[in-house]
Amino acid sequence: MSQTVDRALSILPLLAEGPADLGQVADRLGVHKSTALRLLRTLHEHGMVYRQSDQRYRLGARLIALAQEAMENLDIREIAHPHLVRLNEQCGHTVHLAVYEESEVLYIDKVESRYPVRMYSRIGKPVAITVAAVAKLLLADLPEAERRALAEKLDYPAYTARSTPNAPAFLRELEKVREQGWATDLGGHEESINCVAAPVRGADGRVVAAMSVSAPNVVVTADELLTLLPLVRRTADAISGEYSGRTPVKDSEAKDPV
Amino acid sequence: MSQTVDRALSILPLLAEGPADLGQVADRLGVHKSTALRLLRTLHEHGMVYRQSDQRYRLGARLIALAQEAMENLDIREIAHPHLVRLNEQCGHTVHLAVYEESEVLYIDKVESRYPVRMYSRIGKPVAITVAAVAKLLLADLPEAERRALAEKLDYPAYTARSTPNAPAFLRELEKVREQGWATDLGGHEESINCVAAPVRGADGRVVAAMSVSAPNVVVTADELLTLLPLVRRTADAISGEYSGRTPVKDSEAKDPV
DNA sequence: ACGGACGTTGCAAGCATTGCAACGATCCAG
DNA sequence: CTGGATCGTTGCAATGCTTGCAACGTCCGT
Repeated sequence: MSQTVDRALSILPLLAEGPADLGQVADRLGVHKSTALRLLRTLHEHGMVYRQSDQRYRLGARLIALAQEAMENLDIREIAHPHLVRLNEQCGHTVHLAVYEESEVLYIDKVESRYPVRMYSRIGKPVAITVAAVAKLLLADLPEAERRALAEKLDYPAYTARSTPNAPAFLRELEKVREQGWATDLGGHEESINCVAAPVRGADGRVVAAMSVSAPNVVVTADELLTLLPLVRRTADAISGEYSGRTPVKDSEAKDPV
Repeated sequence: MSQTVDRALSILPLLAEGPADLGQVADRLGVHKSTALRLLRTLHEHGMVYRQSDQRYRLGARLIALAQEAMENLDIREIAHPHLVRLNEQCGHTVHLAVYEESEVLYIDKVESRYPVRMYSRIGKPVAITVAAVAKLLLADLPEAERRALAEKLDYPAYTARSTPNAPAFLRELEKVREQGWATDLGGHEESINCVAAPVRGADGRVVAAMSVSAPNVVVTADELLTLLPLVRRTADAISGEYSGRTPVKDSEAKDPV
């Protein structure tokens, strides 16, 4: 809608791939170097990009700090956190919380496994949307049309032999997940890692987040992990209850005056 | 430098404080609602802001994902990580890695304590710059003038009785840190938490990052924590060595699958 | 010393951006 | 149910911001 802003913002994902110098940025934007320079300068003033010692640009610290604040302001996360910790204390495994937003699913909280073997994941990282148990729950709740459109649009990387292969299979899986109200990922992302997940619902019944327990084969088998399902669902329901109980408005105080 | 982009970017920190509707954004930007609307739309198209069900705007998922990529591309982090993990295995405490960038110090990696009592911190969060041991190391290495200017500009919140009280005291502390080549924070941020930190240096000797080990009093006393200093320094030196040894170029491939 | 590559700056022309005003929708009070 | 207020949205014309150009400075390698 705004050409200038549009161009400026297009620089960010470009720099996310790695540092770039002025010429490279200008080329990839398709604008004159002087234009790119001025955009980069503006981004720099706001701390969104940083100019390293070799004069090349990369993403800046303010961007990271902003993202941090963005996550801390998600009230779901705040409400859910203590529950996640408690669940971790009970079962010892890695616990994740994720949300869906405009075609992406992101982890917004995580409590690390208490076992020595840990899985790799990171808060803020987009999840493997076609296989992750939390992603299935979140997508399964989308309106029919949107779900179908999204499924068509996605790539289906074959992480393992058990990864979801294509859109029809994915849609079938989502249907199943939607009916049973929980989801699993049995080695669909990493051969030796299994997850069980349950949805967190708002007052209107819509799925607002999803949580999962993940553990590698070497610690517990898939069957053993499945025995945790009731516990996971109870935890998710507890979060749902607390979240729904809240007054949906929270204008006046909330944060602070300003 | 570019008015439009400047305005658009100013919206982000504003939304970081909490969700806001169109009118609020327009007011705080000092522009007409229609203008604010178009800026927000552009931000929306790039996923930087998200429009929640009540039509208010908040920061979006893409922002978080970008920040994530930004951190993953820091080669220091990549090199340091295994060392941090090893250190954690040896001492069991929380290990942090931090960098300085334009007046901010941020944690860019963390390995959680293996003790049940954990300290609160989060990757990407700006650190308490006037007291944190890692911050002292990073600032101590700045050029005289910049260091002095920064020290004057900072606030000195009295987190505890042992927090750095003001600029002169801070500068003296930095001087000391610079000479001894390591730093501590003994209850300066949280009464019961102590840290020991050591610098990671690039090939030219400049401090490029700092790492620390933190533990609450209830687990180990400050004196006991100090006995870990040699280990921490050895680890930091190992990272420095590996970092300096590297070819500074790393263009062509760099990224990949995950 | 010279040529090339790169970042940077002043300037004029053109177009994108802006504020306005009017419209539609939603919500609440009477 | 209806009037009024509030909020988000859109077309339009004016102007002021943005753009590309060309020239300059600097740093490098030849």
